[in-house]
This record gives sequence, structure tokens and C-alpha cells, in this order.
Amino acid sequence: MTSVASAASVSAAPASAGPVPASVAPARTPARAERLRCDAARNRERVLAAALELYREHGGAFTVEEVASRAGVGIGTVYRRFPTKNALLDELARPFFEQLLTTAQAAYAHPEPAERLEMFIRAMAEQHATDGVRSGRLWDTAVARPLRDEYVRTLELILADARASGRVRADVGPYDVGVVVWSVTGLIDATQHAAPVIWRRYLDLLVDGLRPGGERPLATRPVTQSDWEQLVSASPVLRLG
Amino acid sequence: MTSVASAASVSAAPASAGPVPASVAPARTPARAERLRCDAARNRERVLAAALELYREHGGAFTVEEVASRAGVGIGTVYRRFPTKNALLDELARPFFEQLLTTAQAAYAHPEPAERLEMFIRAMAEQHATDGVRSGRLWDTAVARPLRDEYVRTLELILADARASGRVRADVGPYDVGVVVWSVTGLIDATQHAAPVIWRRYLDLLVDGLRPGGERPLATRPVTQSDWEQLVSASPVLRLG
DNA sequence: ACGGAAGCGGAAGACGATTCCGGTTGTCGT
DNA sequence: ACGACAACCGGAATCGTCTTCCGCTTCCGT
Repeated sequence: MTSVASAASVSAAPASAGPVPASVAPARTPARAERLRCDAARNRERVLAAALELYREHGGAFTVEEVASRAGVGIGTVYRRFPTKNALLDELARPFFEQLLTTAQAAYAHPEPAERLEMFIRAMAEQHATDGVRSGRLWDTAVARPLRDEYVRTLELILADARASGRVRADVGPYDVGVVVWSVTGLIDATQHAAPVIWRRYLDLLVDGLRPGGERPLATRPVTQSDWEQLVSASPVLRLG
Repeated sequence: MTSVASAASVSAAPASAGPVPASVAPARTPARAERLRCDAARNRERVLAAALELYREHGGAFTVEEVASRAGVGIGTVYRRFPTKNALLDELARPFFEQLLTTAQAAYAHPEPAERLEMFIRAMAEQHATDGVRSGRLWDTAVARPLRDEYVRTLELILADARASGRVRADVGPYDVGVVVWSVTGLIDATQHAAPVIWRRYLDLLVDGLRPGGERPLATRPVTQSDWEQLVSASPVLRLG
């Protein structure tokens, strides 16, 4: 009832140790039992392609039946492969999500350590704005967990650089940065169609706000990992229901 | 199909001119034609009370049928009074929304002009956190428009004080502040239940970011009123549909 | 070529918002 | 006090969607 078959496919990857986390382990060819029959695999791709097309056209406001018919399959076929409409949408966001990690690592690879944090934040926002697939829900998915850990590890390294260079106030932690990025992506989602540039201005304000020099201490304890996890799992629930 | 009956009730209010905008004109007793029959009025209150109760219990995740049965009326009765479930929810948010304007005016009344802007931003967030009714959708409502104008006018006055006192960078406009407040309320909505204090820390970051002293100019033009209007009308649409 | 697991299509079911309508009840003029 | 009638009422029916179910079909391994 719960698991997407491929969710377990990364479990065997050895934990990477280097400063720059290794990129995601390439998906090994699935074992006999978990491979789809070839017609099934073909249909799965068709469904995904149709869904992506519809997503780009109508941004999530489409029917499962539309997906099925555009893919040339029956509704039942869609549901055999994706237990729920949300699961289907999550699957659309996955490549985008994986790209996020790459982007984070690229920021960490920036030659000037002092610039890495700002680079990171801006790159995250930029990617979100460019791709346009809402991925917030995905952070709480089984597939995402291993990626997420690497993401946070990378962010911590970046933050250490920024701190060492005096480019960030000392009382800011990685999950604080997470919240900041989240807020920007929320703004991007809300404004992108109507006013595609607002978010950059807002981001500038945020980045400036991260500079050292504030006299007052921040009001509360740092955001913790647990805070962050609850935030991402709660974030889809933003309106009536 | 569109209008809530009372939407026109403020149209006769004279435009206020003083530096502190006059408080909202008290709703005059509705004319003969627009007064509800007394049983209808009673039912309306019951529905509203039931809805508020359910809202506090389940945060929007309840059925119109539940509202009706808790109020002891039929579904049809709910729908005669509120054309749509969203309209009902908006009505719940209205008193809260009107309170916002009062809060803004209170901030402007702060004895120390230099403190008014920060006071304003913090008070807005605090009220949002305290009341807990999502009101974003309401900003785009017919009832809200006159209030909104006064709200913006007050904010402009506050901003002028802040600028005169050197407490805000010169390139920040009222709608920039609007975006900032919006982002905080979004964070509040998303985190309040799980981690009730995160937003204060984030707000501190934002406030510090508004201080003068940033060397770089902001990347894009100021947020305009039109930007803002599109933002608020689009913001409920944050997920699939 | 054959047996059967894995797939397939699409009808049926579940759920919630919204609409409709025949019967009921305050209100107002007389 | 009374009658007429517009405004109300309740809740069954409708509609749009997601999700489940099931009898029939098609690939895969032997």
C-alpha cells in the first residue's frame, strides 16, 4: 500500500565519506522480481510523459482520467503504477529533486569559500524558479531521505566555510538556511506567473539579513532537524483541504 | 453568483483624510430590503459559530455537511447564506482581518517613530500566530478593498518614519514590507503546530535584513501594488488542485 | 507451445461540494 | 387577528474526482 518499488534501490549504496559527498549511486538494474514487464514499463513512461505535459500546461489542475487518456491507457493502469495522484506528481518532481543535490554540491565546489553560502541559496532559488515543479512534498518521501541527508551534510560544509570567512552570523545553523530557502521557494511559487522577478528582490533582503553585524541575538533557539522535518511534512497543508 | 450581500455596505463611508486613518465606519443598520428575516439571521449565526468551532478543531478539513449538522440546520441553509465553502471560511477570517488594520494603526501610534516599522511587522506576525485563521485569501475580497487601502496608507506613513530615522534601507517600499510579512505568515501557517517558535527566529533574520548598511543595491524594481495584488490573489493556489 | 503471474481497461464506489425544489414560516398590510 | 407571499427550510439528487475492483488479456520462462 505504501512503497514505490524502487524506493529500496539506494539502500545498498555505501555511505560516502569525502568532503564533497559522492553523487547519487547510479540505479543498478533492478533484480528479477522488481523489474516491470516490458509493456508495463512502456506504459509507465507514457503515463509519466503525459502527466508532465499536463503539469506544464495546467499546473496540477488536471484529472487522472486525462492523464490516462493522453497516455493512451486505462485509468486502472495509472493507478497500478502510482498508488495515488499525489504519488504521480511526486514522481514528476523527482528528477528536479535529485538535481537539487547536484546544485548544492556545485555551490560547494565554488573556488571562493566565502561565496559558497550565498551561491548556494541563490542557486537553490534559481533552480526552483527555472524548473517550476513544486517539490516541497517530496522532501518527506522515502526516496528522498538518503538524498536529503547528503544535502544537509553539504550545506553544513558550506556554512562552515561561510562562518570561517565571516560571511554569516555565527548563530545561524543549516536548518535556519533551510527555512530561508523554503520561504523563498514559497514566494516563487506564489508569484512566478504574475511577477517573475519579485523573488530576487526579496532574496536580496534575506541575504543581506544573513550578514554579521546584527547587535541583537536571535529570539529563539536554532531550528533543529526535527523542526525542519515537521515543517516539510506539514507544508503541503496550506489551505482548506 | 458573486456578491455577498453586505459587500456594498461600506461604499457610503466618506474617504478619511487624517494622518491616522479613521477606524472603519460602523456598519449601519441595513436597510429594509437587505435585512434578514430573524430566523434566517439566527441560523446564519449558528452556522458561523459551528464553522468557527470546526475550524479551530480541524483547520479547514471539515465537510459542509458537518457544519450544517452541528449548526442544526440543513445543508441548503448553509448554501443560501454562503455561496461557497470558501466564502464561509472567508467570513470566519473577517473579524481577524479587520483587527489587522487596528493593529497597524496601533503600531503607527507607537511613541517612538523609529520603532514603528519593526513594531508593525512584529505585531502583524504576532496577530497572525495568535489568531491562527488563514486570512490570505481574504485580501482579495470585495469587503477587504477599502480596508486594504487604509492599511497600505498606514504602512506608508510608518515607513516614512522609519526612513526618516534611518531604520530602514531607502530602497524598500511598502509592498516590499508586504511581501516580507506575507512570507512570515506563510511560515507561521506551516510551522505553528509543529514548532511554534521557529517563526520568531526567522522574523529576526528578516528584520535585521531590513537595516541600512547593505552595500549592494537590490536586484530588481520595487514590488508594486499590482504585483502585490496578483500575489495575494494567487497565493491560495499552492498545490495540486 | 503452455501455464500463470502480471497487466489491462474501464465500470462501479466513495466522497464532497453545489444545486434544486416542494413544503414551511416569518412579515407586513389591512 | 388574518391572509398573502416572499423568503426560508431541509435534504435528496447531481456532478466532478479520486480510488477500488474484477473479469479478460498479454508477456515470460520453461
